[in-house]
Amino acid sequence: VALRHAILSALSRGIPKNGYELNAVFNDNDERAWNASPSQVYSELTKMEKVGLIEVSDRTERRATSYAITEAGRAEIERWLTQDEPDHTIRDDVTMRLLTMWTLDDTTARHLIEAEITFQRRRERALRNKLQTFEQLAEDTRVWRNRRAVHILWLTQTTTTIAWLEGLIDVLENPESSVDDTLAAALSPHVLPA
Amino acid sequence: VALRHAILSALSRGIPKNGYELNAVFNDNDERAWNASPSQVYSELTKMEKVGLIEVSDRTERRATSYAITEAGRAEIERWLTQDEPDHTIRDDVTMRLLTMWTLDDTTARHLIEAEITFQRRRERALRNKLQTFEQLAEDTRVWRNRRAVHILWLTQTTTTIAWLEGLIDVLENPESSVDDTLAAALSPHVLPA
DNA sequence: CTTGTCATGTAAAAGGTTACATGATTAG
DNA sequence: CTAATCATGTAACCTTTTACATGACAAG
Repeated sequence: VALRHAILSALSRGIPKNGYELNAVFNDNDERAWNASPSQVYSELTKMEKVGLIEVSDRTERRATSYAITEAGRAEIERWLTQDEPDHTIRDDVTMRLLTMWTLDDTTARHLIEAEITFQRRRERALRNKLQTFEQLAEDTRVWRNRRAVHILWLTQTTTTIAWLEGLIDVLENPESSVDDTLAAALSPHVLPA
Repeated sequence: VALRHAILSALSRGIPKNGYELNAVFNDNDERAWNASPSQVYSELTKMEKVGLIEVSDRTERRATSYAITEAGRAEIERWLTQDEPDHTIRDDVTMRLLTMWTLDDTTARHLIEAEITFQRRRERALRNKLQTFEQLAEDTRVWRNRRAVHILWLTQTTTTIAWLEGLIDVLENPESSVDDTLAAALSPHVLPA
């Protein structure tokens, strides 16, 4: 059970959400926690209601069905976080591409890196925007302090990745230079040597 | 098709590998590119041989079946990297947990963070070791420069994550303080403000 | 001679994607 | 009135995990 916990997490703030709203979260590529397709979300919501982890809170507005987390749902979150071992496995298409790029010629590789820089810059802007909107919300501080902290991590990781990608272009352009030195120089405005 | 590209990537250096060796890569939680279970690897290898992306290179030693990448396999790598859009979706159990932690009391949350710090420190050591072994290998430089660069990214991300997790403990301990300032202080030895 | 590592697989179930279909509401 | 957005679902297919089974070889 996996998307299940992502949905419980999204509802854990207590604000009911419908399938469409949840899909907006799970199809957002800047959200670095979980992705899912719409059909999966709708069918998982139905199953979760059946077993009592969530309940229909509001069907009035339009025809949207909003769900709220139940006590059983909150108990399941706690069980998940405290009893289950964290799953550290990752499947990251982008990283796999970066690892395999040396099979291409320099020009093609460079194009791919530049496209990725463009994507990461867009993500960087999106994360900064989200952090700003958090400032305007005066909900339960506990929730928001936590969300804010995670977004700061995401932003830091993104900024570092951009610097690294720029360094990678330098590495390509200087085939004789030391990879370590070139990347250290590119990362230095962001990361000091450990 | 996804594991398929991870296998092609692993074989792209030209060194044949058997299922067991590939599984060692795909079950290594420090490898931040792709994970897969043994049974999936074996069945995917059979399928890939059938369509000619890989070929049996050596069945002699013990009864292990080693596979090598074919020309068609190399062509598929190039098609994948240049024609397919990168998939930026992520499913990360650990990040989801970090996002949901505020639902727990501070003591429990702290335990979870500390367990994660332990894990990340182990990964940090493992990555440093791998980088050292790279130095002793004098294979095709193009391959190793690329691998080295990716491992430097992984190491940087891991170091930053550890600093952030330590900052997160400070955030828990000082509920009145600014999340931004506390995390900036924790990250400052590693990351300068953008 | 037995425990651990190497090595491969099968079968069933769970998780996830894609293509398609449908219709209500809102903005221009 | 027409296009975009909101909103939900079904069916077929693909991907991945889990549980189980098997046996060779090496080291103590």
